[in-house]
Amino acid sequence: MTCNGGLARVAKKDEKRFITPKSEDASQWYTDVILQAELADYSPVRGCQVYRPYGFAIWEKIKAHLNGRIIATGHENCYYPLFIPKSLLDKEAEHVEGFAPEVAWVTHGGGKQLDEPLAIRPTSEVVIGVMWAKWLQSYRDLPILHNQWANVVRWEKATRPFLRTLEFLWQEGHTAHRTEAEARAETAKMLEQYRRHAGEDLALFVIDGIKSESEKFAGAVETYGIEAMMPDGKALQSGTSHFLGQNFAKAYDIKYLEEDNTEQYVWTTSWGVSHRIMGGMLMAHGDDKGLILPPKVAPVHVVIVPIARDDDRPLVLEKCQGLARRLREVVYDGAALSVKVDDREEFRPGYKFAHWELRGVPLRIEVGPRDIEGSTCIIVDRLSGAKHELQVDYATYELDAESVSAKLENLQAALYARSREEVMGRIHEVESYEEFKQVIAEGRGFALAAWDGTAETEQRVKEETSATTRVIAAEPPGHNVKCLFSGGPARYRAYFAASY
RNA sequence: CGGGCAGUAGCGCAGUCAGGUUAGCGCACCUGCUUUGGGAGCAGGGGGUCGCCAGUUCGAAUCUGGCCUGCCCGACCA
Repeated sequence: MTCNGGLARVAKKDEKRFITPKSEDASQWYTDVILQAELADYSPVRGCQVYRPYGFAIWEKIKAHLNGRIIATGHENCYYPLFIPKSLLDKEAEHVEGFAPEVAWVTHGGGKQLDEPLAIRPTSEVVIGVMWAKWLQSYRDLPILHNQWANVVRWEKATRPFLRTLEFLWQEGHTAHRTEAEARAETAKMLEQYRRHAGEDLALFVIDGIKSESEKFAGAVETYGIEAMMPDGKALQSGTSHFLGQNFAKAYDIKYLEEDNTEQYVWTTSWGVSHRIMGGMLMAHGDDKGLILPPKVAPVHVVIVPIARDDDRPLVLEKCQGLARRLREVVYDGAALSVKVDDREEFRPGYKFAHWELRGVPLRIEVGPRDIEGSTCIIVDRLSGAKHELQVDYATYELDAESVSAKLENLQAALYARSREEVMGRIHEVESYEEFKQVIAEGRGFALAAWDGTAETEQRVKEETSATTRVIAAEPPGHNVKCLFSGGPARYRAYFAASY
């Protein structure tokens, strides 16, 4: 083997160890990063995924933030069962029709065929409604404000980790109210919580609004949603909030006695965010090196990489551990900073840098003999990659802790600002169908278009361009504005996009 | 669910067209030594019922059929 041949081979082998650059192929990048950062893996069953510890840790951080918002808005957590008897599922016609193709059934148990098949919940309106009908008596029992964290199953045809899986983890809120106005207010309130969760916790700028008739939840009167925008120009429905009217109340007999001694049906809502939003967050923020996690949902905030030869090793490790202990006293986002010292002996520093960059850890600190000598360390943020010096007194571990938490806050803010800019830049107000087609075909993102609001137009646009309405803009079109597609009077301005 | 591509060690691949000794290579892994501020080097070593099931054949990773799984595109989809 010649020297040159050897070098060429090294370069080639190294390529294999890196993930596909996001700039080159965002779709392949997504798959690579999820597997290689050990977030998740495929299971023996098609379309199902295993959450590995690091991936699950991210999900648990997301859950903690969203759960906090749900509890703070007055809801109580509980848990309803996985199975729904077929006869109960069948009661709300539109609901069952909407879900029929994707329901998984249990037909056998205890070694025998069951008298009645059990659906594995695709969502829990039914089983929850049945229980409420049993419990609810008086207007004094209202409102009911329940939430559960659960797994659900929908037999999807095409699956991708996090974005669409047969079994997925989510949160589903279900509420019952005395009045229509109160239920509508609840629907709006939770949509707003979702928007803020996406923006403030996940640093994802989303657009929100009401869904078209054809895009709404089966069984709902109205569905509202938040939509994120992915780097390939496809929209990702990241959370939905449904005003269910009295549809489920009537189908499942959810009634109570009013003040005036009359029996009344309740008004219900439901709203959900699934692990899909985690997939969206990963895809939106990452770069060619791997993930970039918003600090608020990063399982590790700071990784400390010791740089040492054999002689220096004990001293350097001791100083790293001391620094880690000090940093763990720093409060960030209401809790102790999560700090990891990568003291593995078998890897060199460069390998560790790449390892933690792939995993999206927001801050890295490097400590070597030179730093200890000079009472300093190197601190690097994952977004800019810029190296800065931070003063440390290695006798007392005195340091400017504020500047560390400030770096995390800045990173969180910078990610959101970047997301906002990215999404805003991908909203194209189009004036003609030609322009509309271009925006969609070129994967440029949302086309905001005047639309007559009919299902026929929507269907035709979908067939011709593959774009669907994502949400309807709050601001209506001006007077005499024509529908881009039919030429008739425009009723709405809608965000259209290809979607996941 | 349709069209295309793929499945050989943990990962990436060669070998398959033209069936024939112990199925190779790189990375990763284990041991030792030397290294350590951007993915270390050398030496030694372990690991594979060639996706699964049938069939053809004296003989199948290789040929035939079926199935499963993944990826891309479409359809479907809260």
